[in-house]
Amino acid sequence: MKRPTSKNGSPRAATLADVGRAAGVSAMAASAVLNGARTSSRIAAATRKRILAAAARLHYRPNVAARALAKRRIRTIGMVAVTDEGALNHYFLEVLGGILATAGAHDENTTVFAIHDWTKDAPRLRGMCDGRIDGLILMAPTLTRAAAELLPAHTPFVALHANCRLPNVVNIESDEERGAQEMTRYLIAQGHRRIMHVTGPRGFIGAERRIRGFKKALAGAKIPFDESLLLPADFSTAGGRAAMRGWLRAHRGEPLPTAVFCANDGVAIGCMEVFAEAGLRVPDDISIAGFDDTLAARTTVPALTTMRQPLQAMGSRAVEVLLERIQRPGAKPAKNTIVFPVEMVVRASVTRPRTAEIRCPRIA
Amino acid sequence: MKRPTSKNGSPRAATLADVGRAAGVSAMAASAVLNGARTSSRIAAATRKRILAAAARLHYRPNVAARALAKRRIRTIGMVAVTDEGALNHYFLEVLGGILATAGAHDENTTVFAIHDWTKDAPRLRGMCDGRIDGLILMAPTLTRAAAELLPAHTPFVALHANCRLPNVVNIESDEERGAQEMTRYLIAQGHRRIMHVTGPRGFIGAERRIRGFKKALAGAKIPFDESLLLPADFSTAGGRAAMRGWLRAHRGEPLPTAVFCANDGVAIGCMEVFAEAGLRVPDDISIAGFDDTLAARTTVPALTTMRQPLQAMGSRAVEVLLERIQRPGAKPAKNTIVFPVEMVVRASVTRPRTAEIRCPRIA
DNA sequence: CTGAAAGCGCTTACAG
DNA sequence: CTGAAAGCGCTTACAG
Repeated sequence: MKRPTSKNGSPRAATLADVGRAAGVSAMAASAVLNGARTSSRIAAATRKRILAAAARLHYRPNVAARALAKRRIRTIGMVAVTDEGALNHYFLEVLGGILATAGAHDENTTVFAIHDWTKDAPRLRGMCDGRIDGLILMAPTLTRAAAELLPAHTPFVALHANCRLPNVVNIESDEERGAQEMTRYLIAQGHRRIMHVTGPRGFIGAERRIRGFKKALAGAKIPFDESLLLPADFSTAGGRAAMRGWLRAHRGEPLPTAVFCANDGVAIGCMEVFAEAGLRVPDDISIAGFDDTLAARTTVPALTTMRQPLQAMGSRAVEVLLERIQRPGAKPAKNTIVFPVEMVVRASVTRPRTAEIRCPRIA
Repeated sequence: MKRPTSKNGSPRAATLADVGRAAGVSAMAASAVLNGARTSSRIAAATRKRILAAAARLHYRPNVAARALAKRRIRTIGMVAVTDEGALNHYFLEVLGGILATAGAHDENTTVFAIHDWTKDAPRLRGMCDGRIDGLILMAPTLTRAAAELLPAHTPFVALHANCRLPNVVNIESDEERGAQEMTRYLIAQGHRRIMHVTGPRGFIGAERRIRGFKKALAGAKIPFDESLLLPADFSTAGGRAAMRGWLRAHRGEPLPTAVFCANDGVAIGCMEVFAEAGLRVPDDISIAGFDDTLAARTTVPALTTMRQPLQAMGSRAVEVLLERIQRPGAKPAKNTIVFPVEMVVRASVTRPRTAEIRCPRIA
């Protein structure tokens, strides 16, 4: 059997024409049997068999580009995420895991676009919609509404944790306020009263929701809100580390909080690093809680008590909603916002506070 | 200005024909100006300007599927990785980071294929080479040579940490044996003599290389090799946890190793969890070292001393080699194996051993 | 019910 | 140097 080669002699994938030739029929007949859904029934059984055999022999696979061009559908979804110089994070890892699994189950490909900055790279989004994908998932976009207006109308979008309502983009999020409230209540129930909250970037919708939940829980327990125990950071480990280090330095000798609730697991890890450096033991000297339940929370020692967002399920849902929108272009989505419940995950980083007060240690 | 729509009325991306029409020229002329490299110089400046203006107005972008079909190149590379029920790991995260950054720099797309099992899913690999990608990166494949023979000849492949020589696949790896040897030497230099090595899956090339390096270092220091201090695990956190738990149970009351060298960071984390449960403090009671320097090593408390493999750089290199192979199909690669150096990363999980011997504690 | 033609949106080899 | 045609590998609407 001779394998197909292109003019320059390098091997080439078999085409419908190759299969037809090998089976002694037209390329169309081969198409009907191999790729066509209903038409295939009208080919004579013997011919059908010959075609199938030839296809198997030649390892025929329909060319994706050709099929995409003809069907105006490439069976590929895209996801866009910010990467910091090639460094991806745990949030990305969880969401991508869900996306890949569900896309694969629907026999859809996934392509990942890395951008540096939502604002600066917003114009690039349009360029991604040039036939290489059928729809796009935006991961934690901080696009302005104005930038979102420029998204092309011929491609459907779904966002996860969008930072503001985006026109014509379905948003998937979780009940972050309730999660923060519940976590704070848990800390209070353990006996903590002097509780710090290390926040996400102020103004970000996810950060503000957690702050609201935190304050509500304090109010519910009649614990006065102490502004100095609200410590702003970003959503990163480095940010958590820097913030906590700065705070301890500024408050040396003053009473340490007995518990720290962090805006996400990454921030919590940054804080844990600083505590370790300072000789503070978690949870014996200080309790700490995260948010998200990423792989990071499971691989920390001690393992992190955290509020789980079902990130894999959310990524998975993003794919499903996107596929629905791809199937019915132009149709209004059933819901513009889909909210997932959060769930408390008790691990080892929170315990009851010591009776004796601890003071902020000296930091190198 | 009217936006293009398809027959069913839904919005459609602008085509070369749309641009030509808007500018009063043929689609070919538009192509020459917008996408052609050399031909564009021959179009009159005024026409050129009209075409450019029309393209901008219509937000024209060349359709990827059409271009791919015509050029037999889709400017997309694929990467294949095993996922466990949607759960990706730190190794994947690092490598993908490098791949995305470098692919992006070359203006190439990246699509990620998740498989469950190299052996069972080997036949699927061929199906991925159906025009949707120009080349494929295999992440830590445990393919047999026989399965690799079935890889299609029309697509170039690059592997990272392949578990055996794959015909016609360039392999990228690191000097794992030397890394293991160096790490073990470091532990010895700190004063450790009773050193355990928690291995990867026996028979895997990466696991065996580490074992060889470990043994060489012991021999070099005239420390007799103790078979009972070789503890097999897989490359996962759960595997490390189970293995260490089992070992401690089986050796209760016997002397604890003073240092543990783990086959990767994930395994080290599993061991750290078990030590924490058992009331053993790292590094005071027991030192521990990992391998890889993934994000996990940086987010452990105490931070993990580990042997760095430059995983991002390796992913990045995989892309470069793959692109070279795509550019010159059929050409023999310059090297079949590319070996990266490893690098010691000293953090906080290793210290000098205590003078008093510690015995294996009771495990719940 | 079947087969041959037109078309998806590009690029490129080839006449003029 | 330029323009119109053929072709990439499929699918589908449409004659017979």
